[in-house]
Amino acid sequence: MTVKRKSNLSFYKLLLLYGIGIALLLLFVKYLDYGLFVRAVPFEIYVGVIALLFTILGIWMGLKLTTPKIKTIQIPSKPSTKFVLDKNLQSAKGISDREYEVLTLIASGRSNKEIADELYISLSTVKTHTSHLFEKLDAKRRTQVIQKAKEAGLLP
Amino acid sequence: MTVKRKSNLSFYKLLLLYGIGIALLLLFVKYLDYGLFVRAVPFEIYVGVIALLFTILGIWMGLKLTTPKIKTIQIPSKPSTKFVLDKNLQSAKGISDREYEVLTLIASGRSNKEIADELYISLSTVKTHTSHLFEKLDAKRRTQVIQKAKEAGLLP
DNA sequence: ACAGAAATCATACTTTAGTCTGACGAGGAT
DNA sequence: ATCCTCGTCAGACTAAAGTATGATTTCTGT
Repeated sequence: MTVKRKSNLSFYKLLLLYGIGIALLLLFVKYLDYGLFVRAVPFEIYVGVIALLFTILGIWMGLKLTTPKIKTIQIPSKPSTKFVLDKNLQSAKGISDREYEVLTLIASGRSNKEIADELYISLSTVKTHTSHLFEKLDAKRRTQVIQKAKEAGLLP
Repeated sequence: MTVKRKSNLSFYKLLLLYGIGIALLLLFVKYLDYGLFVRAVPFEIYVGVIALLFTILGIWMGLKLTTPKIKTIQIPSKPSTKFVLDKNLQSAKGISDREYEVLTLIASGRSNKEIADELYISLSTVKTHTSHLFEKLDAKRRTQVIQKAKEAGLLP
């Protein structure tokens, strides 16, 4: 969630311009005051025009000050889709449940020792499982087994 | 890319309110007109107050109309989009180009020897690069470096 | 009951992977 | 000119990973 606020004109510059604008307008009004315009037009319309004018000015200022304020909210599209293993794929490769369990742990970056501790089995058992995985997925290294498993759709 | 514009008040409702506001103001002015206020205060100040008032109103309207403009951008994460490396991410981690090259090859399942042959560099150089990668990505194994790199968006 | 698959473990061994230290040249930045 | 990063390499060592073989148990299906 990022909020960018890039204003071409600084706030104080705008204020200054606004002040000058009002001054000019007052001068203009003063000028009209000595003409025939003011009296020829109903007072209400006069006020209405000024109001409208400054409302527009206000809107413009408001936009100038805040338009580039855009909230960009990143909505993750795919990560929401939780990966579910296709059991058919698994059995097609002849991978057992326990082996698949080890596979996921390998892909998570764990060492054989860590996997052993996590599954409450011995290091040699983990090695056996990984060896079987290498055969079944035709890999020579654990990094390669990760690659191949993903290609085969066995891992997200 | 969707742009939602959720405004508590609809545009037309606002216009209506604005009209009513102006009408009330004119009535008020008319009322003052028959009092002593108008003549007691210089005309310029009178105009100025109205201008200021409506400028503020305008700003308020401008904000009301545009503040809730929220861009919800669906960032395509994994699927169709071809992965392109964000150089900023890379340099943020302090990973050099050569190191990143090695990183991709590690993720592809290659051994250090294979990487060395592919890049025409020695095995020790590859080991040096991988060691640096481990530091920079806070990993202890090549499998973990793959994981972390993907989490960081450095790899597809 | 028995074959076979799955899961477990061990031991011994080879091969990678990873660490540490130190070194050197090229090129960019100050 | 000199500092620093990058890329390169080497040697020696430790730690994992992977291989090979064999063994035990449990569960399933016939």
